[in-house]
Parts: sequence; C-alpha cells; structure tokens
Amino acid sequence: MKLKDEISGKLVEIGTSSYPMKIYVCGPTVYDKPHLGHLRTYIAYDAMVKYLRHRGTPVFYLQNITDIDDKIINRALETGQGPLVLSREYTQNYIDAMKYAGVDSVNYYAMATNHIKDIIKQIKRLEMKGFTYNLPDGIYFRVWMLKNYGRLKRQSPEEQKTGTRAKVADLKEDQRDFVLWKFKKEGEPSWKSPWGEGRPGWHIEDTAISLSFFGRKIDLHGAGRDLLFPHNEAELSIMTALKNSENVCTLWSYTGMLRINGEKMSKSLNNFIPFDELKEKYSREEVRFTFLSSLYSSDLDFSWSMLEESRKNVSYIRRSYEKLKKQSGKGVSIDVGTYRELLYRNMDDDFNTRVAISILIELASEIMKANNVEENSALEAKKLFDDANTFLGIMPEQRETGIPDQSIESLVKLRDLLRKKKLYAESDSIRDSLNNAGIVMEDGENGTIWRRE
RNA sequence: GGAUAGGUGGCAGAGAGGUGAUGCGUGGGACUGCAGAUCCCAUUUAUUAGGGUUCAAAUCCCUACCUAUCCUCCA
Repeated sequence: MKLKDEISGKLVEIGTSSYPMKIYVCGPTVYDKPHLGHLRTYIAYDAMVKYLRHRGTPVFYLQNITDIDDKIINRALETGQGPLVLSREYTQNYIDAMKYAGVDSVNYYAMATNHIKDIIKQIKRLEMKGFTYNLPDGIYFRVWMLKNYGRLKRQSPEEQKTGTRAKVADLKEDQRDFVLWKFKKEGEPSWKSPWGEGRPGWHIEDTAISLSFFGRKIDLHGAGRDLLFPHNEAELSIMTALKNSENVCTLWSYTGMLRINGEKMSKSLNNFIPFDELKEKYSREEVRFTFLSSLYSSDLDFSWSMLEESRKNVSYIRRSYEKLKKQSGKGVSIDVGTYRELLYRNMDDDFNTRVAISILIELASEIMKANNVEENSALEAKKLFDDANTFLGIMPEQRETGIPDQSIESLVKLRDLLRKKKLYAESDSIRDSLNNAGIVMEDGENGTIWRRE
C-alpha cells in the first residue's frame, strides 16, 4: 500500500514488513465534547489500520489523549470543576464517540497524565544534550540547534520569521522555541520534577508517549492537518534531537479538515456539531460511509444532505447483500474478481476509499439488476462485501429480533395467501406487526422478500 | 503578507496526457391492492479564466482571479 508522506510530498510504500507496523495518531485534547471533525480523522485512521491488517500487515496502533493542558484548566475555571475531573469526563465522552463510530482498532489509548515519568525522563535527556533552557515560567526547547526546523511545514527559516505573532515570551531565545515543562501556578494540577513542580507542555507529551512505546522508530504518524504546525513540527524536533536522526518517523500523514459553511469545524470557532447530535439521527454505518466517501486527505464541506445521501447508499448496498443471501442455482454470472482487484488497487493507492466505495456500489447495482445471481458469483460477491466491511464498516449489522427465521417465513407465506384472496386488511396487519418487531417485508417481482431492519 | 492544498455537471465528489467514475437530485416510464423497494430512459456540448507545450490537456508549464488550512489554541 502506498500512502502520501508530508515531508517528501511523495507516495511511500507501507506495510511491507512482517514486523508489526508502529502507528501513532495524535488524539484530542479533552476539554469539550468530541465533534464531527474528530470523527472524520479517527474514522479515516481506523479504516486505514483495519485495511492494513486485512491485507496481512500486523499493526500496533497507539493514540494519546491530552488530559492536562491550558485549555482544560481554563475550562475548569469556568465550570468550577477540578481540571482532572473535567478531562476525565470528556475522555469518557471521546471513548463513547469512538465506540459509536466503530473505531475499535486502537490498541492503546495513552493518557498524558499517566506518562509524566516518561515526559520527565525525556526532558532530562534533552537537557543533557543541551536542547533546553530555563525561564521563570518553564523549561524551553532550543529550536535554533536544529537547522532543519520547518521541514514538515516546508518553510525556510527566513519564511518562518514573517508573520510570527510578536507577543509575550519575549524572554525566549528564539520566537520559535516552545515550552517543555510549565512551572506550577496556584490552583493548577502539578507533578514533581527535577525542576520543581509543574506540568508538561503539549508537544513533549506526544513524543514521550510515542517513543516510550515504540523506541527507535515510528512507521507512521497521523494527525489532522491543523496539528501539522507547530505541534508536529515540535514533535519532529524533539525526536530529531533525542535520536540524532531526522528520520525517527518514516511517514507523516494528514487528514483534511471538515468544514461547515466553508469554514473549518472547530471548537475554537464554536461552529462544531457534537457527535451526540449526530448519534441521534444517523447510524454508525451512515456516518462512516459519509466520511469514507471522500479522500482522507481532502477537506470536506459538511452538510446534513451528505448523510441523507449516505443513508440511501448504505441501504442500497445492504439490500443487494440481502438479495445475495437468497440466491441459488443458475443465473447471471458476475466477475467479482475484477471488482475485488479494483477495490484493492484503489485502497492501495493512497487509501482511496471514495473509489473503493463506488466500486461496491457498482457491484451492488449489478446484483440488483440481475433476476437471479449464479450461486458461485453470489458467494464470491458476499465474501467481497464482508471483506470490504472489515475495514470500511459500512454494512449494518443484523439486529437479533428473537423471532426465528422459520416463523417469519411462514408468516410471509400466510400473508401471501391472504393477499391472493384479497384480504388486505389481514395481510397488512401481519406486515405491520412484523414491522414493529424490526422486520421489513417488501413485495417484488419474485414474490415477497423480508429482512431484519 | 508568506507557506501549503485546491477550483470538475443542479449538488456532493473521483480521475492525473488518449471517447469526463460514482452517488444524490430532477423529469419521464415500468412494476404495484396499498406501502416500500427495484428496474429502464433522460437530465450529458461539467473540468475557474487567459496563454503555452503536445498529434492529443481536466491532467504538464506560465499568468490572473477565487477558496480553504496553517503561520505558536485546534482532529
């Protein structure tokens, strides 16, 4: 599989080693409800990791959660809660959102506050190498020692100077320097360290977590594009300083921003749609379909009509899948192998889920057009849908109704009999009551079909 | 202002030199006790504008305009 790398700007082959691939994705800062922008990014990486595993590449997928930060403290002051109580609550919200979205590929969620020791250890090592200096409010990272700072952002040092926000921190040796450890302020959560009580800066949280798990090498670092600078640039700097290597991480990957009315959906712009609002209206599969229907790397302008569109497509694919289950004997033969090949080819090409999905729709359409699908083709097509679903997650699961298939079948037959006798009131009442039990009956050319909703 | 990514039908969105995917919407038809779904046909002279390279450009190059993201808060 090839994936675009931000630094080289090129497609890089991944998943070639039989060793587990080490994937790290920047998690959220938990000071507010998770929103659709988060879902977009994490669904993308979830599908990517699942696809790699489906194709036989073992993956260790690690994600951090920033549960101590300025934003959390500020929010806690507003609400009157303890900062760590607040972050714990929103962490749970985040985990719930991931569960809702079917994001279950992450091997471990690392909370920053559980890794204070690793953070301190890492700052010590930077200190020993001369990469830090003290100011009254904290320990800072010395950026000028790395001549390639700005590599990720692809800006030269001259370009970096233009437009820098010239405010505060005038004491810093260089405007680009960033804080590693913040000294304690009254009323803030703090931890002991060799430099006095305090708390970690944002950037070092990620490197401390990723490197303490992964050691020397990270195969893939993912994040939303808004984290590229300064956050990931700082991470890259820390890694480079620690390992004396610019290639600690092989590939930097970014998801595009979710927009709403042409603007980025974000907590700071306060234009976000929280996941619980979505949850009420749309299913996991519809949401995944929506986000995987665009390229992970492009921006996507959100609208509710996108979800309506997805709802129809999810239902269409699902209907064709249900139809497959009931095929037997002779009929139309479908070249499923070609569909599978096209699907994999597009997934392998920078994770083109958009085209992958359109291929599934075409397959579904071919199934729908056929009067009867030949037995072998039906089995293969079903297998392809199942396989694709292991990473896309767009096929609704069958809900158990508690009513055995046989009973449903006989009720369907009874209803047919009543319909033939034009006893519509009676036949409709069978349909209604099964409908209430979550079973949908639809009359078609080849008799009545039913499915669990 | 700088960096980066873009501008494709009514809408959403792929494709990256050789008849412009896919979905939604809209209009018409078929099927039909009703409901739902499905099928067929049409919407199809859709690649921001202007130059250039080429036998051939949505795709490569130049210029202009427009949009988004980032430029030390953000998935």
